[in-house]
Amino acid sequence: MESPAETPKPSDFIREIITEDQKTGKYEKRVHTRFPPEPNGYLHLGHAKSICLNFGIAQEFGGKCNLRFDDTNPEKEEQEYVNSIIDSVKWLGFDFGPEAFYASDYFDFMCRAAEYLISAGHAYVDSQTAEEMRQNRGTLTSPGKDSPFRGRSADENLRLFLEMREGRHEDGSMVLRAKIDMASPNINMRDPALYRIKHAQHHRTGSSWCIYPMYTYAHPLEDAVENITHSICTLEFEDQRPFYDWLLERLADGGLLRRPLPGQLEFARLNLSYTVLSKRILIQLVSEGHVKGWDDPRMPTISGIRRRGYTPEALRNFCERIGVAKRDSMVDLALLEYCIREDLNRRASRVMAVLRPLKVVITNYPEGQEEELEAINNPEDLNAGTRKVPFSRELYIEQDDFCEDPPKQFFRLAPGREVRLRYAYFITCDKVLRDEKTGGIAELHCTYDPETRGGDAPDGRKVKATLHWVSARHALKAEVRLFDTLFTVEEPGAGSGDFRTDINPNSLEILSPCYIEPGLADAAAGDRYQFERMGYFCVDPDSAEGALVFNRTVTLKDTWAKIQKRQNKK
RNA sequence: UGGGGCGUCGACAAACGGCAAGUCAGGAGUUUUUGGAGCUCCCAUUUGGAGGUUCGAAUCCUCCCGCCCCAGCCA
Repeated sequence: MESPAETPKPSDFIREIITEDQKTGKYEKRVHTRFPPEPNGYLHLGHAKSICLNFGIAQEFGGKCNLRFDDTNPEKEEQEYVNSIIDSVKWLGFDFGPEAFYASDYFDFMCRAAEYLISAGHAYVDSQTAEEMRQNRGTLTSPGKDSPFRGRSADENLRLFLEMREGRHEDGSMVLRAKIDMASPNINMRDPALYRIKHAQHHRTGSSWCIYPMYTYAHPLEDAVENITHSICTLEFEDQRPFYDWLLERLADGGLLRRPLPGQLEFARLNLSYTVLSKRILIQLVSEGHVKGWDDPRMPTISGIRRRGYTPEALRNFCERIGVAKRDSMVDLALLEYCIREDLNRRASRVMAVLRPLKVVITNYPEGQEEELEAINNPEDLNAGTRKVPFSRELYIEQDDFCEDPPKQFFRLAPGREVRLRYAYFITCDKVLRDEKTGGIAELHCTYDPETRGGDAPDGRKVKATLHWVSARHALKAEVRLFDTLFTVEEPGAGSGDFRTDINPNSLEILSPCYIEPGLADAAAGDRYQFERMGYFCVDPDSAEGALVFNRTVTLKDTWAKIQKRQNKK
């Protein structure tokens, strides 16, 4: 049936490097990656890329991938974020073993390593203020100056570091720094800070510590302790790699670490048009109330996109399609939308729902009569079977499906015109009734052709359009939430420097009441459907008994909308 | 003006000195009881630019141009 030989292997420069390492036996044929989020926010699409990369590689090479919380800054981190991250990784479909890892579990070791560095003359306690340190760091083009405390003896440094740890000094009064080279052209090598004093409650270690390691110092150690082979991160850490290696080499020399040591590999982070993938800005979107929370369906967070109705499969497929490389790029939102349409087209049951209702009375259909018509659940998957949909004299159709004075390529319903009601009958519009007050279209009077039951005319006559509909008497009322991009421009904030100026004021439109076919009465939160001709929708957790709420995941491809756009331009 | 990266179709992205894959977007057609889906075809004589090496260059060399990152006791 399948031809496994045809399975294309995802390939990128990272996988190539790892394949080479496997050949040379650099890590004794082991592959061990990690996904190391800081629990200071929810995971977003950019993280999804990293998760798929790291866990994907582990799977492909028969290795492991650790989920590790980089919880070294207690002031920004919370348990809620830890929980949401675990939830998102699992939902995406990856297995990180029996438990997650935490940088905070290594604090003791990190501290011992620091003491070793001090005694070996590779680190010192600096009592300069932050401002002084900044001044003495030099600039991009000029070297820095040695700290006046750089020459302290190992004994004094050890004593001071111990005091820092014991809480004898105030926040900011001193830091532990690596002793490397204040004149290095790489600013990251100008004696980077290793430990700072923070009298803060940590979400896991409580008040056991008042000094916390810096990322720069902690991260290589975390990798080494977990026996990571390939430490994959984003481009902005590239300059940090010399320090990563410097640190690990020294600790291996000192016998605190075993070789082979992990190595850092960098790839370009994901950028997506019309969206923002910066934790800082996502936090602001939430805290400033531009959205309703981290899982607002407009958010590019994993929890948001999940609530929106995206599937893990679609997301993983997206991550595979965008590839992995070193060049800065901006992925077209259309690709993400393509991925979810592709997936949902295969699996979502079709159903009829009228979002902006227009009443239609079939004048020649007997009052009080009703019947059930058979509808296909999924033309892409005939195993999904069929269902019965009730039909009666009064129906709703979509307002957009009728036009009193139709433009050139409009072939939906219009006065005197015949169209098909899907799975039902051909109807012809005879009369347009207006609202006395507003003058707007209130109702349509149509006649049906009983010979066309099911949607085919025995005389072979054709219609140019098929409309979805719902029986007024049987319909379920529901609320439907339509989403547009959160931003109006491809690159939010690029022009003004402030993302706020590009926020789309119309990113959410709530429609109510909408009319849904009655079979959906028992739909549960998370259920996904295609509303025929309208798009893919999923049941929002805000739904209550008898009060369904749907989120529009994505529209269907809309050729008519494209034609209209073109017509308007002319 | 220091250091580190990166420039291949509108957007991603392959090609690893042998004659520019694929995908999305866009276009044309076909089909259709979703203007959906499917199917077919079109869409880089050319790889940021200029030189050079070579029988042969997106791939190697030189110079130039452009973009991104680094001066947190953030990660």
